[in-house]
Amino acid sequence: MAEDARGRLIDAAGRAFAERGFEGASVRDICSDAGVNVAAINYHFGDKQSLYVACLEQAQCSESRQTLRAADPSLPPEARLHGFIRGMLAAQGDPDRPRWHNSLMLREMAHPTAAAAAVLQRYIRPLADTLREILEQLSPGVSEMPHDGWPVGFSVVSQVLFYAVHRPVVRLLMGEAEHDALDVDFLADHITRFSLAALSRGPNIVGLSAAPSAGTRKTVPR
Amino acid sequence: MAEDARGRLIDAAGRAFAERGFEGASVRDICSDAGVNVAAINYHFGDKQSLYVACLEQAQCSESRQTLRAADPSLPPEARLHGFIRGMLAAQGDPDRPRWHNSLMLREMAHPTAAAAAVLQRYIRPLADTLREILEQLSPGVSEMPHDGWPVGFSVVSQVLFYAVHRPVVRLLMGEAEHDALDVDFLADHITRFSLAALSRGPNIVGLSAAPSAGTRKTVPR
DNA sequence: GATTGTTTCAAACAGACGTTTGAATTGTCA
DNA sequence: TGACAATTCAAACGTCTGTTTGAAACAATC
Repeated sequence: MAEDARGRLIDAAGRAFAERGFEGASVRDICSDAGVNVAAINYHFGDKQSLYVACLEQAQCSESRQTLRAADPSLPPEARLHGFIRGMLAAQGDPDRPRWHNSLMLREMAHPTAAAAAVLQRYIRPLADTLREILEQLSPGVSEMPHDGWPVGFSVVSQVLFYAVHRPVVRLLMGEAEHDALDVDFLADHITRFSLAALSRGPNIVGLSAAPSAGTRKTVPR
Repeated sequence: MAEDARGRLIDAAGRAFAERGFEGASVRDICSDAGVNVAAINYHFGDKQSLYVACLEQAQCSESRQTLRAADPSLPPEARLHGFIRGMLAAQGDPDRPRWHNSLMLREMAHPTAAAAAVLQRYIRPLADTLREILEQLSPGVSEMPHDGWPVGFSVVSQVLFYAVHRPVVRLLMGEAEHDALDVDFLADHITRFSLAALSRGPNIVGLSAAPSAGTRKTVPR
């Protein structure tokens, strides 16, 4: 809490926007949370909309770098895919990074604001390019498939995004206890195996995961 | 437009809530769209919140039935899976059904309202049960996998939900023209093949889809 | 036609909203 | 210490919010 007013405002606003949306979060609540006067928004950012954009930019900075770093180009493609998937999953629950960074980005991805389409481009495009590169490395020819192979990439990332967007549904269906047992490592392994099997680069899902899974990573080198 | 005021209000409100969220949609805009007086909300529903619940219930009625019908139990499991996936995809763009039904449900799934958790349960649960039944039929033993096989089911539905939730991102990445070429039949085939291959119930994705795909459905009987 | 009950209407309500103001406070450098 | 800029503050701005009111319009029954 030793930050300056500007930093505290971005943090409080980011949490509020991620949780209740742009319209649902009031400037009075945000300022009260940040421990500053309502006029501080006008002084530091101009208006509420600009504060929102500032939050979006902050969220963008910390996000994609982490995922891209996890997909180390020097590794074999199977391990790169696993790193990519694990990186995206880990970003969701990274304690080093405010949780609202991801939620806010997801909100923006589902219902883009006019002012933030550019931010989205810079945020998404590098991730998409990296994944496509990994997939092409993994299964040469995937880029020549219908629609330039986009659907294959979407089939991979969709599995990751699902746990970020539809977490409430997962909790509802599995039950509180069982849901909490789903950790990043398990999900990363599952999604990687599912995707590799679909690309015929590993044994099928059922046969593999029926074996004891904890700690053993035979098909997914790290 | 021959509906009564109550029906027109639900329709206008549903569109507004789906597009701009609960807080973002004002009762004045809704009433103006519906061509009724502002007091009509209070008269027919009590308040804005109750109008929202009425929209949610209306959206629920038309949705899951359609998908469940498409997964005809008398068919072989591969065809049932294809029907299930196609049914969910078709519901997204069904012209017989207001588009907001799906959007509103997705909003609720990502950020559930306290008042509507029950509606969500009734809406999701039958779909989940049916998919798990199909998967078990397809690959006996999937229910005994870690976490009762939920992650496998999630890997399938996530691919479908992706195109509903992240349509703006798809458009952004693929470009307007290429995006518009993605029709329901193609996506249903792709997602079914990807999932069947992951379960080792079909050829792998790349090998199959490199062949001419339009109209030929060898691995996915209907 | 009078008498019901139902539905619509213009107008107003109190409160919350985002934003602005001008004075008060703090920090910085001469 | 004095002067100047940067920052914070309580208070108020006008507008929009969801909701309510009581009268008017309508429909149906006798």
